[in-house]
Amino acid sequence: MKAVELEKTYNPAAFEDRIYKQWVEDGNFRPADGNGTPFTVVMPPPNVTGILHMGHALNNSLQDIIVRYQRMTGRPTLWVPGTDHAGIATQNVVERQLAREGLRRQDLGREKFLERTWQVKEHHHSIITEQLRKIGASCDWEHERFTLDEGLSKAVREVFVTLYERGLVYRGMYLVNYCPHCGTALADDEVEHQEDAGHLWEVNYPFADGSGNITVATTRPETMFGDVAVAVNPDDERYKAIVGKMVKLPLTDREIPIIADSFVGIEFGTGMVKITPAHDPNDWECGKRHNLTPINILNPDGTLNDVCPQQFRGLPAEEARFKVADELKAQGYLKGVKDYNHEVGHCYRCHTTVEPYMSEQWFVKMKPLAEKALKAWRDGEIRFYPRRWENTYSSWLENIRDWCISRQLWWGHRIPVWYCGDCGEMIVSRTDVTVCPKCGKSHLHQDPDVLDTWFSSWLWPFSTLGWPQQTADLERFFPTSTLVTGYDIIFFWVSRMIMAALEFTGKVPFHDIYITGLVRDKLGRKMSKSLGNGIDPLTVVENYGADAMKFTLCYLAAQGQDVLIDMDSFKMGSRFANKIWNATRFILMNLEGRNLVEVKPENMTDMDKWIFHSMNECARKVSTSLESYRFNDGAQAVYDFFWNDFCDWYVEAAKVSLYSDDDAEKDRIVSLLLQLLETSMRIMHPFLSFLTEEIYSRLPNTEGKVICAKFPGYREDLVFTEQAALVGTMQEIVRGVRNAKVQLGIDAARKLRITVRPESEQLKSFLEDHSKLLSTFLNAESLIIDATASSDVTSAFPVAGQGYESFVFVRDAIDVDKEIKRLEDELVKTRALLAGSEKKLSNPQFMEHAKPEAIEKEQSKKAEFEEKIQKAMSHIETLKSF
RNA sequence: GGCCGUGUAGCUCAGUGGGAGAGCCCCAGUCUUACACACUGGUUGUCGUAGGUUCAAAUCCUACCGCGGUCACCA
Repeated sequence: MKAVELEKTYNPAAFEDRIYKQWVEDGNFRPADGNGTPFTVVMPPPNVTGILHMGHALNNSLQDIIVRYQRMTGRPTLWVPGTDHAGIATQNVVERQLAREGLRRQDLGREKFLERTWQVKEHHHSIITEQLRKIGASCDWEHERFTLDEGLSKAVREVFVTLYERGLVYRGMYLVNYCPHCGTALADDEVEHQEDAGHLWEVNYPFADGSGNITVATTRPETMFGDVAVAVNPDDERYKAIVGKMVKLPLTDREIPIIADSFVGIEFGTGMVKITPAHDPNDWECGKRHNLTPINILNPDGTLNDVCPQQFRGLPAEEARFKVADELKAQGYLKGVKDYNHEVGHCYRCHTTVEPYMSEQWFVKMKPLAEKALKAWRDGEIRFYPRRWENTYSSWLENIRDWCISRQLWWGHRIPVWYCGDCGEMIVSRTDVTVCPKCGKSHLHQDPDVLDTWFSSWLWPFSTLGWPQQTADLERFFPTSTLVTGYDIIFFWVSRMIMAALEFTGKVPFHDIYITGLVRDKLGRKMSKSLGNGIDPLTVVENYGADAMKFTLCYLAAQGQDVLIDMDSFKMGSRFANKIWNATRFILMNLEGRNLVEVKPENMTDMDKWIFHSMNECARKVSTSLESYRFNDGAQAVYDFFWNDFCDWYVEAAKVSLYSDDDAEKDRIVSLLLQLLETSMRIMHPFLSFLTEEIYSRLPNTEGKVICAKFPGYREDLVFTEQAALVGTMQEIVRGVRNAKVQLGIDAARKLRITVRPESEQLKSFLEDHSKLLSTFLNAESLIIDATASSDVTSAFPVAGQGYESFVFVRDAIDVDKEIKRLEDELVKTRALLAGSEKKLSNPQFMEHAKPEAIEKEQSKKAEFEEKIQKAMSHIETLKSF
């Protein structure tokens, strides 16, 4: 056979791009034909606001691993990629760009602004897709979608109109969360509460009849111009008498009533609350209960409007706060002020303080949708990994609130509602409307607002497959199989997808939900731009290769755990990839002049059987790990098998054959090595995709690509438990001798005479069969296997183990005193263990309750300790006689 | 404040009822004709604290402490 050499060093950059291109050209990411149960994953669409970070790399690496694994089991597999238009976020990016040019979006106008936003989208989209290619994502690009593309826009309109028809979408004037910076309403979930340092001002409101005053406490004095009442608790004895009286609102001419409402805490502050329905959610509810008309005091940009006194108009709320306080003080209304920390809502996109703001918005009535989603979960149709996220899911759904879906933005799905300028008719329509169906006139204007981004992404699992049309894809690939995503969007996205799918397709959108951890730095901090602790996935790929990145992330992705990494973490995967490369290189180097032969089980040594057994177990572990989303277990299984078993023992053992003069044996071992290598590549392909593909193409015993190859199933005929145990014992013997030599301070290179005394016939014949191998591993000058060898051989150092004893002839090269000391230390330890064991066995409770196996084990342990003590004592004697 | 998670070797973490593990780090030795991104051997632990259940607890239960997350309208 011709030798096919591998380049001397593992250099992923030399082949990763080429291989990816080839996969795409050959259509390897397309779902296979055939009628196996399809496996489908939809990629959580990254926002087109930026480029992929480490979190995306983790997420997509894990998806890639299960997708490749499932593809190799023969299921038609589809991984749908795509991107999200990310309304607020993308619009913010473009507005920031404009600001640098001294422009506002209004200067461009809606159309020009959108053109520009599309350019930004295209730019980021091309970077993102390039990144996904670089990391090796085996998604089907022919199925790529964008949340704002034509098909998905149709789906959005269909859903909006249908929900409207079902009475689940409504419009109304409500107090919503409003971000003055983004200029739009936000959903409740889009508000992040964080504690801010503020003040609690105590303000005197005089009675209208001049009979003194009351004191209210507030964190926001500037909203007083919107006050419509002052509330006290009806059970508050202090204030019972004044309920119904009028007070004069300072700095204004208005008078407002004192009302009683049980939401007021008697203990807090002064027990009196100013009621400002237009600017506080509690007050809004309170105002409704008491039929009070809200007074809005803010402009949409967060500045005080014309309702307020002249001097405060146009000031931002926060600035006005202190000005109002100053004025109150100047006029003698301010009783006191305290520092006070309290929770304040912030925009999740720009972190500006959110204002409760009264405006007309569109909402989705969520309760009916949530009930279906809860039922599907209770019926076991969906399952979270790890399970605990199900609590998060269910408690959110149980306490769900209506969803504000209109956004005062330009970038997004325009709300499909038109208003007639002549007759005032409102038309909700799946298609564009140009003529009013009521009055026949054409003075129509479409609602200027767009829909919340999540209103398109909640349809992702079915809209990407063609819904609302009943396409072949939808028929075949929906419901999808698994969703892989982060816990930060369980509410935003996961729950809503389940609700939408149930409402519109009657099915759950996916069955398994794997929730990944967050990627953090080694100090446990989130990676962020502001901290500058982020790691760019592309830099990792450049430094270590995509396989090293994927393998490392997988190895660290324990279910339910965050992944803490720094750049050096990826050395782990890199070293492993390098090891695989070099092992392959070694095997390929030994092909020159060899013939491949078929090695039947009867021609296999116990060593051969052991490695096949181990590989078989490895394949099984990978299968069970990946099917239960225990990614780290899978990665560890291939790492341990390939490095510890295959390289460290089997390939080392094979050298005995390779360096012999026996051509038949050489052919045999090379054939086995290639066979093992071929199967290993298939087992490892999901984790190290580029490397295994490259190696697969170089092996003389392969056809086609590993990406399309069959994942090795578990084979009963490769179970060799006895052989595995024998090899295990041999490894122990070897380690024992090596260890003894080091402890005795003997140079590893020094060859010594060694005798091994096996205690069973089976072990004896195994060792005899592998005596040359054992001798090599032991680096022995000579090796004798003798079942009758005795422990009192003068000048031999004994090493005992389960079922055997080794004697190392060390007299010439040891420090006797040091060794005696070591043995005596060991004696102390062993005696302690024996004492523990004896205590257990003499405990009647233990003897009565413990499982028979446990007792048996304890007894054999005790015997072992006793034997060990005997031996140690006799060794000490032996050494003392030297 | 509620709920959830977490606390195991110097670091990052596996392990979840029967003799404490991996990788990195560290120490000693080895450039042994695939790999120094390697090989060989070694050190390191009141398994957060205190109780409890059990013949047996890192593992199950309770409380507490630390850290993290998440939800919550207290002006």
